[in-house]
Amino acid sequence: MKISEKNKDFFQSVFEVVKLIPEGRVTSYGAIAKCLGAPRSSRMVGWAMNASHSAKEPIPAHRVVNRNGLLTGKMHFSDPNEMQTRLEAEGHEIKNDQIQSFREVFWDPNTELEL
DNA sequence: ACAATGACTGAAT
DNA sequence: AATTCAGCCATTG
Repeated sequence: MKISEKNKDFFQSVFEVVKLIPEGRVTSYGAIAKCLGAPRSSRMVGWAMNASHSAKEPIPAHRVVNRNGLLTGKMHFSDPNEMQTRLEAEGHEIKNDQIQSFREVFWDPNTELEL
């Protein structure tokens, strides 16, 4: 699959935001999408994460979960278990593929980054 | 070009 | 409070 130049920029923006996520913090697709000015394109953010594998730079996609704190995209990683393991390594508590105290570790680029 | 899919979200039941 | 439905937007068949 090929990515148009136009969308590549969108992907790049997503990657930058994701890379800006502080360690021990997580965010949601919608938050990122909103930060990019496309609050309705949360799905595209997730799609961008899928493309993160093609990115030359390491994208901490494991810090990006849905607004429920659920690791919906863990299966898209090289090793699904790796996502949870990595999150736990950063001090998160995962239960049933869901981040406990998600609200405490949530990092909103719009607020924290104060765009 | 049309229809279907998806790492989502918000509203309705 | 939990489950279901519909809307969104880009990619793919």
